[in-house]
Amino acid sequence: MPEGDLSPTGKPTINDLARVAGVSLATVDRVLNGRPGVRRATIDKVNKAIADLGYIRDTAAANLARRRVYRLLFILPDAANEFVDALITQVSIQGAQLSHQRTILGARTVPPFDPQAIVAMLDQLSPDEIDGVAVFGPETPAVRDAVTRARARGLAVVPLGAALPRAARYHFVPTDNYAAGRTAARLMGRFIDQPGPVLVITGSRLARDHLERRAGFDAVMTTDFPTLDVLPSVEGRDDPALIQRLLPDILRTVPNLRGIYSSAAGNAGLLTCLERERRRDNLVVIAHELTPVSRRALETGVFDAVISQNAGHLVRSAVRLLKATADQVPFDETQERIRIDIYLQDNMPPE
Amino acid sequence: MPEGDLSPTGKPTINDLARVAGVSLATVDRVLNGRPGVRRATIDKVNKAIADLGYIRDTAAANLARRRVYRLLFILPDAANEFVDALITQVSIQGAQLSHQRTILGARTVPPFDPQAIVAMLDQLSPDEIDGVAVFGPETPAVRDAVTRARARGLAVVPLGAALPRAARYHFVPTDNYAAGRTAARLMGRFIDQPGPVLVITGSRLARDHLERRAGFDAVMTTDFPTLDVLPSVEGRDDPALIQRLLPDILRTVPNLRGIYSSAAGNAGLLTCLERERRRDNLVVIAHELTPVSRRALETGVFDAVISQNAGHLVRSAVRLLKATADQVPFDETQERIRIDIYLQDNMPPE
DNA sequence: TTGAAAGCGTTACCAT
DNA sequence: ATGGTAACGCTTTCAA
Repeated sequence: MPEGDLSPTGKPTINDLARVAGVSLATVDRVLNGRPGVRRATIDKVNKAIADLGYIRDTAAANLARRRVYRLLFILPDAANEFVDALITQVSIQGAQLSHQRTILGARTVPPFDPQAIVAMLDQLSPDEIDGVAVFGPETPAVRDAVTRARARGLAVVPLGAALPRAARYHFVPTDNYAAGRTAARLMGRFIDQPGPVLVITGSRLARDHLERRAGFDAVMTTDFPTLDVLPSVEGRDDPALIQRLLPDILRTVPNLRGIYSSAAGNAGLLTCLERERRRDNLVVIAHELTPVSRRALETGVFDAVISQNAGHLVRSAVRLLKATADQVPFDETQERIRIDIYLQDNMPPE
Repeated sequence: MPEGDLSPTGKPTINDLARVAGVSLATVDRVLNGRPGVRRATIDKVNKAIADLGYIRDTAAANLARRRVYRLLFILPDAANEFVDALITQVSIQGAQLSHQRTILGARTVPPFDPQAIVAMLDQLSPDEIDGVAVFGPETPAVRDAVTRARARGLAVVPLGAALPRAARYHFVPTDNYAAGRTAARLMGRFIDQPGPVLVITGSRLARDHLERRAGFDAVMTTDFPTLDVLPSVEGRDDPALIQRLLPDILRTVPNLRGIYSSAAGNAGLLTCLERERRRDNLVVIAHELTPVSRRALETGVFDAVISQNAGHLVRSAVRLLKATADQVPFDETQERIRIDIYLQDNMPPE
């Protein structure tokens, strides 16, 4: 039961609030934006009107009046890594489109596997140059602290790819690496049809996301496919050349390898090596991230499945989260959940 | 090389256009919106200014001034079918959220498998009640014509779920049922480990999407898994009760069935039946759509995989397409492509 | 502590 | 055929 009449549009506006509360537009605005200089009693009157009318701010109009521009920054590792490449590409593509929607996207790279560089980068960011930052990188206490400091300074920060803490009240773009590892294991176990050893190639044995994937992989393997024997991880450091160097020896040493789980980047090396060795006698290969390299491998049948997170979705998600956080408005959780995509040669998206 | 100075904001506005072209705001607006009553020469002047300055209209401001409200309608089959239920739920959830963004979502149902009902529905829609329609239903020439008529009347129309024509210049939310069928076959073939018969349950042998799925399924089976024998489709008419009635006989008749591909709806019947029969000796079951029923089946291991299209994504996509079409602006193709999702028990999204 | 009024980029009505 | 101007819903000086 509304107190007074509403504007013809249906939705109440600040004009309705002003009228109902018996104050001016400016005062309503002050209350709405928590600006100082309003008496307690007046604040209450306005808040009552807000509640009574069920007022909801029109963000588009507010942003227009405010001439608001969202300046968002992506901090990415300077790694020659297909996934990071895809992210950078997406940031630039989407940045071009978003520039017409009062949103400026930027990307800065830091040395990979170097938390201190991220800390330094974060610490030099000021809220009057940047509104929000998406950070893709390893989680360390130092990074976590830098994130906290940045937030305290008024920056919106969202960790990307779940390499950062997933404390409940933080906004972040989540990835469940444990589940990704489990998924890889399930496919591996079901695709392989005889007992034998399985190889896992990881990036760094210290990187949290890699550890999580491995843990998930092992859990399923142990429980559901006990006849398969998972070997200790080989560290490929996301480096195609290194992987290409290491692999031949392993293939020679392990006689009847049944499967390879490439849980990190550097798939080009793996692919080259497998193509050269022509070891496609039932060897099941499962890798991560849908990139030009892995697409080709899926097409030719060298890879059997690819577990992937969509870089485009990740970037869009981060942008929405950053904006929502900057505006202090809630967002749709379910939309921001990043799926664990499974690609076979038959369901790859075109292009 | 810009002709004159731009406004302080960076992006040119209609004020800049007016100044550069030497005309009034009103005239610029007329040209921009293709309204009559402007001399050829004047139009050209304005267009030149637009090109020179690289002007791009601020949709938010335009919508504000215009008090634009998008009234979008979803036409869905009145089928007791999990996927349609999910769509209806999504329309209502997203409708609630979008109501604060000048967007009204509605849904109307028509009898299932009844093209004529869709035609009737479409034909009675007027552009002064509705701006856009998303149609989920069978493709027939009559429907196609009704869509054409609706478009001619000025309505934005997007076919949902690719049951409608995918002519290149139409905007539509695409689904590749053929690829979905292939994907199901690939998983089926790799999951099954001994030769034998495979059953396909379809909805209607006439529905185009079901036919496409079956075609894709057969293609992969024939080529890559010749030791598996795909039986003729059983028509379940998306009806759990019917499926539950039909299945026991079949299971009895076909001695060592290796797999079941449930390519349509009505999974509840399949599940009940399988649970009752306890026929879980290596029977591989692959179904469509992630619903409460299929989630449970995945968790308990009765289903081995589910091929799904995300209803939330589908609805969001349709809304974006409808708005873009109504506004006659381009949209991001890649974002609107609906993936063929594969879910195993390990990578189901929470909830 | 409060209000009036101008302005954000665009549209739309009323003149001319 | 063209221009002036109020208005959309909100923010932001500047005065009072």
